[in-house]
Amino acid sequence: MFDGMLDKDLVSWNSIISGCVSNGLPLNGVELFAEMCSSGVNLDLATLVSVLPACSEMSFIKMGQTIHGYSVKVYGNKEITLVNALIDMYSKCGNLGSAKILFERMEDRSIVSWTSMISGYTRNGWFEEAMGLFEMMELEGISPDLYAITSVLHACACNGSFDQGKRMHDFVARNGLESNISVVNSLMHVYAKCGDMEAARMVFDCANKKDIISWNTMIGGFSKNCLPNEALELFIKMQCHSRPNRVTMACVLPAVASLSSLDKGREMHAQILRAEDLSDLHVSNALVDMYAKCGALSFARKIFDRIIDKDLISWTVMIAGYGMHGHGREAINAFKEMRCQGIEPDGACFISILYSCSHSGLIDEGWRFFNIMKHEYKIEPTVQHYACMVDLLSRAGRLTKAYNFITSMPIKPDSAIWESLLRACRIHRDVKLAERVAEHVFELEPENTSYYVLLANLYAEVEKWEALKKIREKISRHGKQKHRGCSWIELRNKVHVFASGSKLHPRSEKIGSFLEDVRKRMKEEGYFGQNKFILKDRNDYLKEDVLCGHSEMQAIAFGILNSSKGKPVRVTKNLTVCGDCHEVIKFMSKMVSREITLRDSERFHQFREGRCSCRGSWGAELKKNQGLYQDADSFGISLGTQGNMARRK
DNA sequence: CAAAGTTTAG
Repeated sequence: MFDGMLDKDLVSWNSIISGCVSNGLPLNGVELFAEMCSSGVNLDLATLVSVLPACSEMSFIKMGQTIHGYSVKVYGNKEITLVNALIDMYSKCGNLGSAKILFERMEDRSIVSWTSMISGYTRNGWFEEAMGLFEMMELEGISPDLYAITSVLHACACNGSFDQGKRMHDFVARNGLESNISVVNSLMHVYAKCGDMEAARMVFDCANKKDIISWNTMIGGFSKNCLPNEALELFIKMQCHSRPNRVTMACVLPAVASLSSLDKGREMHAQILRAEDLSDLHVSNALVDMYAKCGALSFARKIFDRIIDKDLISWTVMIAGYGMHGHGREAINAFKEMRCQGIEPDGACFISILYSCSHSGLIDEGWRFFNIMKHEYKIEPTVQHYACMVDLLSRAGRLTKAYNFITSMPIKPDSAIWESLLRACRIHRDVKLAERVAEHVFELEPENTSYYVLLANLYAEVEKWEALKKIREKISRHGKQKHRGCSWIELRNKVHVFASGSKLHPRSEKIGSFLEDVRKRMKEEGYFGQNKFILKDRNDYLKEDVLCGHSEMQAIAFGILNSSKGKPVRVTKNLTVCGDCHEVIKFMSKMVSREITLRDSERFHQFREGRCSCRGSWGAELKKNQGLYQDADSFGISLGTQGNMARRK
């Protein structure tokens, strides 16, 4: 209609420009604005205010500045709406300084000015300032509206400010604003970000109206807070009310990944393929990560290859995927290729490459990347980077070096760092250092018995019975275990969960007799009582027999007993597999001629013909198996994780 | 014909 008009006046132009800009066509809006300028029609306030949001959306900061200059000349910074639009433009283009100057020099500010500035601060990472500004606004006697409330709630969420969020919640309740979906969604987001999913759920359940954002916020919250089953449950429930969109898929896929549920993952993937509008870069990246963590590295690579505009996240998940499967060389190649494509790594990307090096025993390469990161990219290492380096040294048996490295760190080491050294001390039977290390972890986490158990096992292995007795007394005194061991296996679309030490599963009798059989055969082949392996007959000092007490043993036995001969068995565990179980699983893979894949909280272990793809993170086979699994890709589908990914509540 | 807010991947 606009094109067909013979007489276009100011309002015609303003209408079409504003129409474009507010309907996702910012470039058309800008082009029409340029046309309008050269057509000789005079501009007015509405023209400028309409076109400015298009500048911010397109990041046309030069154009925004030009408009700013023109508006000073014509309106002298006296028009509040215009200055508001300029503030918003500057903050969205990343120039918070200019936005701040404009805001501070305003004589009269409307609620929109305050809100624009509050979200400007939040957008640029100044969360405390955003919340402070909200308070100042209230002090000036301006009562917040829905926009101001959602903006400050967003700042609370980003900052993880629970108390502030709760105060806002009270305010919302007092003023009867709980019927507004945006406010409710923002509140849920605050609680989810602060880790209080119960509070988020309360808000969600009480809301009389829910939109797609409400569902996505809850599903994403469950995913991020290690409640993957709740996330999946809600995802199913949601589909009775509204259709998932791309954001939904990006929210739910990490839940699938943390459960290592390949069946569910493929279901989701199929759902994405069926609906044409369910995929974007976020979703593709989440798919690559999901497949890697479900053990299907070749699928992950296929999806990865099909991504046209790979970004830093795409590369990072692919590198981490290679790392958790022990393909360090491939990880390094991917890193190199990424740099060739002109993509700059960030701190998180370096974590995945360092992690890959440490899990593949690539010591020199690991150090090289660590130095490149510090000196070439000027990235200050965080506790996670240091943890990778300690892990690298520990696995290589350079225990003293690792100890000195930790004590010379410029930041305070956390318990995970000490733990990896403590594990290494056990493998290399270094009691003296282990005791020094243990003191640090006991101090940091006195309640966590798993460290005491670790030390106890070491004492048992070197036959220090007196020390063992003492540490066992300590264990019973400190009582509760922080993370109870549990493993799960997916068979015919059903998940079977096994907890350590329990014999509750209906098939537990059969599992027990199978494991008894394994034990007998191992005995016959001389696995006990020799120093050849870590495993010893230790009924005399361990409450639970390794063979049937540890959950992964039960899950693997269950898998072998309930699937056809020769089929691979895939199990996921929430903690790290112990050295003894690791030996037993190797034996089992040979005994029943099966490929066994175990994803623990650290990585994938692929057992085949009596060997494991981890190339001996477990010391005993450190040299023996070096380089054996260069081509582990040929395994096809296996099971993966980084850090606490596999933890399950 | 005009300004501000809520959900997503490592």
